[in-house]
Amino acid sequence: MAKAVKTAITPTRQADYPEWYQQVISASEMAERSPVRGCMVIKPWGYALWENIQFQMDERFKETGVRNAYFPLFIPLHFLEKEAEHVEGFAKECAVVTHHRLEQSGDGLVPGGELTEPLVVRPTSETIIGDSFAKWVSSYRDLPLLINQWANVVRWEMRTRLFLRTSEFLWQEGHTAHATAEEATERTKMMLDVYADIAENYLAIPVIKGRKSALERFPGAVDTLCIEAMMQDRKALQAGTSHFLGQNFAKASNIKFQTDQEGEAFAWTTSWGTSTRLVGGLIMTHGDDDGVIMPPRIAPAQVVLLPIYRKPDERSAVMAYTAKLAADLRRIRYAGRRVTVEVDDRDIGGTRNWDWIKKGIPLRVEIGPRDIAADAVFVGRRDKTPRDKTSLARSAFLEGFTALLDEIQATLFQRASDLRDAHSRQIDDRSEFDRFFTPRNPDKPEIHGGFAHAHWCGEDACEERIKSDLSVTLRCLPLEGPKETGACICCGRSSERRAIFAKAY
RNA sequence: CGGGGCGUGGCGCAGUCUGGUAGCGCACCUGCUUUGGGAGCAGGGAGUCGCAGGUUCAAAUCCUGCCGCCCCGACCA
Repeated sequence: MAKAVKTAITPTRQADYPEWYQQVISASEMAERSPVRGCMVIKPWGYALWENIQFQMDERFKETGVRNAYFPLFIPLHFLEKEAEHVEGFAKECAVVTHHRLEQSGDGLVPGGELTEPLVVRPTSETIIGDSFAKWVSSYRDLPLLINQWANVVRWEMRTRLFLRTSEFLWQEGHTAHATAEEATERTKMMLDVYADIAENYLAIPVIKGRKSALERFPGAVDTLCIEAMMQDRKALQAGTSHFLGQNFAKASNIKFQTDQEGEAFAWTTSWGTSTRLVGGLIMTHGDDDGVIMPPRIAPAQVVLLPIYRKPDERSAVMAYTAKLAADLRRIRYAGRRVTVEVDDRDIGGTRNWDWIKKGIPLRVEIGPRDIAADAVFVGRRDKTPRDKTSLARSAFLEGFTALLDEIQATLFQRASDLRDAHSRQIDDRSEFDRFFTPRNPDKPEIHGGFAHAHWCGEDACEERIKSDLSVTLRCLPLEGPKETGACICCGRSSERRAIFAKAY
């Protein structure tokens, strides 16, 4: 029996996945709980990751003609009432502002100055943006209208988890208006493709593009497309959604225009969003028992330099060599930006090395007198084990730098894809389906299940039955799945295609 | 809203049953020694023990009330 390897994170993923997740966030200093229920403080290392996600997405959005704008945090209550399904979907989780002043009363402050109409803190902005769109659109020449906003939203959830579901979270919400249904549908798909591109090529998270069932659809939408990813505990995570809203919101907000045929018509709108939940997805897709693993193309920093010296006279030479290397690295461009280099010269021994492993930086480079003598650097890769380090000639390291990062990026994507494939199955038999989703130990469920590709007749009842029987939900109907006739996993009636079922976050 | 658990230095906890006025580990600060690795020794700073009442000579500890948080469930575009 091999000696148990000491891991930087306790417990391990295998021992207790949810607790591991919390510990990783804490150890990597990405975020922490705040004094406010369900809200988090995003720390610099976590925020830098979010900024990179923002940067990459924002570029893609703009390439498709979208422009950024900003709308109010507060939404008049009656705005939300305009779209029936929408109200029903969000009413339960709205934070509401009812007063505009605090007054001294006894020992403390109490709200005073009741508002004539309460304001809802936006849970999403369809209604308030719709109001502006109604003013901005009067002719077919004003269309399409392509707007995005980077903002925070509040949804008063019962149970929260850092990054995955917080009462307040950061996101982007795109809102577009079009003259035709075809064009709006096309935009819905286009933005889903942007999300899939960012998820796979930057976050190295393999995703399945699909369509939500009627039950899982966005309140008020005609059609909801999504990307679904599998985490290492084999649960599904919805990583982004893109909605075709038909004319529902245009009618609610009165977004009308004069057509080129001199007629009058309601616009066709879309909305699409991704949030800081992507950060949680990244952690759960790539993290290991030593902490986070940041994919190089989105990492807050690509490399950390760790100068090593004993005597004061060695220090100046090592620091000079380090500074020069840092400068050379910062001239390299990677994933559309300059390489970000961290230099950590804290004199705290090996702890320093482990700090960066836990943070998941792709490359750690040790620079000591011996390396300098050989004009070499000692390189550790985060996708390999902590002690697996290689000496590289300085010039070779610099020349091969981006290729090395690409290799790590590819490895991470491949690992995640392999895991997903290993736990995805076509299932046609209900008892096999049940076994797939039933843990051996019900008291302390082990990691089990995955993505079951099974036939579904299309009825709400079957979907609800499976949900109540097994806590398994219909994640999506894959867009790229082949047509294939079969029998519904629940009722046995005929089905034309497979859906993906999984336990989900 | 139901079931369970927990509030003690920055973090994690012991002490509570059997009242006697606060302790451990990590982190932090100082010094010395170490040094290609999550260092060792010595010294040090830091806590109205969730809040409010009550019992008592004496309350982190017993009693009452309140507040907050976590886990499970319900819920989750």
